[in-house]
Amino acid sequence: MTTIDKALSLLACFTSDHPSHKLTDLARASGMNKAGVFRYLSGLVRAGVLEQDAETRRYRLGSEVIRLAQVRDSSIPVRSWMRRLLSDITDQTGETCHAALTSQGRLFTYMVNDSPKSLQVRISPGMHLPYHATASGQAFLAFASEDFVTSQLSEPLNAFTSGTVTDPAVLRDRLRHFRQQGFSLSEGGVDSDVISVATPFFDAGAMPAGTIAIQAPAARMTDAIAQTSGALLCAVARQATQHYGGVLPADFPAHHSPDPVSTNPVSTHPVSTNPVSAETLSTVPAAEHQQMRT
Amino acid sequence: MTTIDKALSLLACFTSDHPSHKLTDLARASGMNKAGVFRYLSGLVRAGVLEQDAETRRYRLGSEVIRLAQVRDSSIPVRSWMRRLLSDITDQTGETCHAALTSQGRLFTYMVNDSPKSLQVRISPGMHLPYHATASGQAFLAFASEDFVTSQLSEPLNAFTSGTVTDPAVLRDRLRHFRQQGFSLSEGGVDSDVISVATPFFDAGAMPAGTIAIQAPAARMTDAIAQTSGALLCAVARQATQHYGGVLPADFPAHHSPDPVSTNPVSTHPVSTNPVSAETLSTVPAAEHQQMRT
DNA sequence: ATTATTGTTTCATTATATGAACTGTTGTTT
DNA sequence: AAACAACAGTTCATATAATGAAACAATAAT
Repeated sequence: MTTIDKALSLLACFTSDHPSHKLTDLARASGMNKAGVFRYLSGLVRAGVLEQDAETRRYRLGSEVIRLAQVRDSSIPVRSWMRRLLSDITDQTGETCHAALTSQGRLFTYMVNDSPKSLQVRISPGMHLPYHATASGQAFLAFASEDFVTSQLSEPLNAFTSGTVTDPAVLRDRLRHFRQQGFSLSEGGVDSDVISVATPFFDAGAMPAGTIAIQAPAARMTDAIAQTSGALLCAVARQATQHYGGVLPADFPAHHSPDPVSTNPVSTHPVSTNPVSAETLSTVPAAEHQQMRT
Repeated sequence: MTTIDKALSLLACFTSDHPSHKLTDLARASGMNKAGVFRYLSGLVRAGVLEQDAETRRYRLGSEVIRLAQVRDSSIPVRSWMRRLLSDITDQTGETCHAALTSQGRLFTYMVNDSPKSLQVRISPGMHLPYHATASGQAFLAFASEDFVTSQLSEPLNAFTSGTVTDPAVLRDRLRHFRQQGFSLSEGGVDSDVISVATPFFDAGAMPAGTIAIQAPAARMTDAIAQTSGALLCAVARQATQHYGGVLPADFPAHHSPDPVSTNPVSTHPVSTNPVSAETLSTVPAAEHQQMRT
């Protein structure tokens, strides 16, 4: 493990739940020597990646990370099209939806679009999403590599509610089914009385890069609505993948009109107000930034 | 210079003008050994801070920086209130405005609010703003430390247009005046036919943390409008400073109604639709994160 | 077909990271 | 008020990781 690895591993400790840290705590948490951690932190502060509170001496993320995120978004402008896709979803379903991105093997919420309804599911950006307990996580796993699934399912699987599925075998069954239908469905995995539906979008290596999900109070999410929501998400994920410069896995289900099971309140028709046609897509500047190594 | 410093110094090369880099170029630009740069980049990739394009082998910023920016914004939520302040400014002036933040001694655009008018000044987030040639930069310098001003004015001062002021003595005079009036004014410093007005907001050490600026086509920005815009910006900067958990420098001009020099199209009245009162301010969670070391 | 350029690896040398113990400060307990 | 505890930051001899010139392999240019 190089010095750089050790220094940068500290960044993983900064989460929306714990956005600032004391030196001693970081040393304890990382299992590294206090003097070393101090030197690493000083380096990160010098680079502007961290800042230190002048009176509490606590460390928090610095404004350089804001600049970097801005630069990243100027080369891969996820922000703008994701906003449009999410607002289309909320327009058509009336429910809260969000996008999540993967970083360092973990999934975190990236953007949220709140339902206009008074009873809405609240969620905030930057939060960590456990794979096993969320629709997003399960949608991600359903299309992730076998190795990754195995490593995730061998971690301890916390139960957040009585409805959380913690049996790896049961989860694997579900993942198989989710992959086949193209979207996941999770009832009360983290909060009881919340049902959510999610589907991944893909990078240039046909690996999941993130997810898009709809979350609704259980009372509003009937089976039929869940199905049409899932179909909607598949269509949106298709667009997101295109914008992202990615490719769909071969077995990603084709978008078909949902079964005529009921008169459905979710439009089955054009997902975006600017539907993405083959021509439109080719103009998306998806150049330069393609698949990544791992 | 530690290894961490060398590795992290590479991040400064990633800008919105150059969002991705080849190994060899980075080695040349940084003056460091190619093998070393390679090792640094690998470390940054392992941490998710950078990604490497699978086919072009170029390095670009990774999704971890997005997560980090999100976390930073969850502890210092600049985004939400800044958006409100900027949209208030555009509502009242009809012109494009933007906010810039400082990071590592450089100023970069953070958020832009476009004018609804058809002839508008276009600007994009994440761009570097030279101190000497922009209203934002000059507003920042006007309230920066003497040392910082000296170091900046001893850098080579590029002329972007014939109107760019490149004489340090002249600039110093202007900065004095800008500090006294609370805002800067720059005509055609970067683009001819663009006039902009800017003012800084402050951190807990009463040092400028960023700026807020209005930019308009020269034809629309009369002297009188510039003056009222400046007064408006001072009032907004006051609020921004409060939200940021900062304090104003002692000599920051009090907000007063602009001189009755003309009937002015810019409202002199409440700047925000939710004017910030003393009570409101105390509820802003400006705790924990106060002044930083440098 | 040949040459140039670039990303990546190697390895002996040397500089840098390391960490246990120490210092100084702040805030809390007795 | 004295003693104590918690913590940020520093020191220095030692061990370990960084270093960089050169080699290598793969691709692009001529």
